[in-house]
Amino acid sequence: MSKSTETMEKIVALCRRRGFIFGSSEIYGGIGGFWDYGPLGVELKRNIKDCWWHDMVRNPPPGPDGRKFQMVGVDCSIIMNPKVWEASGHVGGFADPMVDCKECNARFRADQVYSLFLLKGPSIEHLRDAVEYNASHPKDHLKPEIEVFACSVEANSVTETLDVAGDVVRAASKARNIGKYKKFTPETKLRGVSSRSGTLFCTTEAGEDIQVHVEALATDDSATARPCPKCHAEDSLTESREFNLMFETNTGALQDSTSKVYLRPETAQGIFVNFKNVMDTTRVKIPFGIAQIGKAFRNEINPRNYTFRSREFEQMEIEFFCNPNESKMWYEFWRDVRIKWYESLGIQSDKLRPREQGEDELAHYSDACTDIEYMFPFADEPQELEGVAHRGSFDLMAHGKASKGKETAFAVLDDATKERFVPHVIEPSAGVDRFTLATITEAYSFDENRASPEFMKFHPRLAPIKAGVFPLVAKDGLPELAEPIYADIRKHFSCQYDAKQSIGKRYARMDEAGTPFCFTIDHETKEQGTVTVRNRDDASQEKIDKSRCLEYLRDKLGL
RNA sequence: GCGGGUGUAGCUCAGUGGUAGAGCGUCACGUUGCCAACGUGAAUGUCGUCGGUUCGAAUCCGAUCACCCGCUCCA
Repeated sequence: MSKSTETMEKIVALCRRRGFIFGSSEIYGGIGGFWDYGPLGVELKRNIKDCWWHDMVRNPPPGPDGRKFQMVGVDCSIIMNPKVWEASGHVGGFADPMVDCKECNARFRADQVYSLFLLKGPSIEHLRDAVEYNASHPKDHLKPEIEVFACSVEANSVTETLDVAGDVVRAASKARNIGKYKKFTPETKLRGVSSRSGTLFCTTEAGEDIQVHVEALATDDSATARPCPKCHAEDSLTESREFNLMFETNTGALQDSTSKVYLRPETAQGIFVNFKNVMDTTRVKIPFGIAQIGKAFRNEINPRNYTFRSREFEQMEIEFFCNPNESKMWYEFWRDVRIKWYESLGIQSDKLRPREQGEDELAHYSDACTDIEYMFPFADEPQELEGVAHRGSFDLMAHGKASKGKETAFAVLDDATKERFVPHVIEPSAGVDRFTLATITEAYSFDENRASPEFMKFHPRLAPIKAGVFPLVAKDGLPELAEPIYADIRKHFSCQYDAKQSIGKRYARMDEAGTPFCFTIDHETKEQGTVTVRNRDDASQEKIDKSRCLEYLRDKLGL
């Protein structure tokens, strides 16, 4: 077993032992992809959400130009009119048809095996012929087969497929003489294909990166013989099956096709759908942001890695609306703000990585996206904590068109420039559960020289319990001295009183809960009015006056 | 969905056909008093589930379920 797996197992064990996280429905054998937070976990998660709301919504940092901007919140319903998900592209795009190979058991997303489908008619040679034919007859219509991207069984490499695909497109562009294809020359390099959006990513002769949309990209089951991309067995692929990643349910007592609704797969759409409501009822002006924290649901095919990929999870999302001229600036602003936020809560910067997504992995709505990734112990590569996406005006235009009949329905007027535009949107979308897991793995510390070798070094703002209050012994009047101190602190901070067992065990328990400070009321409290403060991180002790406990905590926690 | 692994107390695990166990943790009482102290005692189990073989099954066989790991997938 690898060291990182071992660490992860210790973390999972501690989380269960101390009541951070339980598997959902455990007594019935559990249910994959769902998790429950216990008494300590819920405090931790609540602190994370409170910090985010405080730091992003109520006290957002100054903008890139020093300008202040407004942030407001909403809390939208999880179930919305299903048209929302049609307009947003989730109904079409979120349901991925999958095919399995009956020979080698490999599974592929149907629209991602485009390059290795054998379609009716053309082989590579046919296509090459067609390319030549069309090249020599530029005014003629294309041969029908050239409308289709394909490769034959002989084309075993993606490179070869792309070569031919490139030829096809170049020929097509020449034949059609369409302006936007003019940049294609024999030297054009095809770097990748996004079958989802039907986009080709190319580098031109001049080294310029361009995108071309292709309408006739064949991605369906029209093949007569479809070799498996992996083992090349013929006719081994199953019919494509829908793996709808959205949870479906029904409204109303009667269930029929008209009652079908979805559990939201992201909180963002609630914000877009309420954009006009917020504009009309709140005195916000572009640029401004709308924030929401809430649950979202995705039928992940294979939930793994503890709570990292759950089917029910919580998001903290901002949709920041700005002038398209300034969207790049705000995109970079939010990306940097969000990274700093994680660092401010104790995530080591060398475990954080901003990763700019490649063109071919961008979602259908996204112009640019930076994943903020964290190096979890369970993976070799950093994993996504948050995506900061430049969504352009995609969502507002899509909802404008679908709900009001025109894409510019949600355009706004800039008072200064008298310019009308549909705002661009920057979306920092963070996973609450993923960050909770990151804080847990980050906090987990092991030092065999300590009396309590395992301890959780939570950032003080996130610690589920801020302080312990212990009478050294449960007699001699010490509990009577400790109780008022506890009563005082608990009014302001999450705090635990414990008079049971030895002081060492109590410290150790607090170490596993990640409590930063413990106040011990001892005999000197009686005689000199001092209490002993014990620090979680180095087990050091100091004496302070018993009246200063709350003040000490406020000071040390910075709260 | 495929392959591999694992299911016994809250946790870690022992138990290869004959009464269900240990350590840790938890709780109580006592002793003690500044880093998981000590003593005594207690609670906690459909041995994942169902079926079969057997006089007798945690143990052998079959099936099934769940979880973990790998593959696949993750808009």
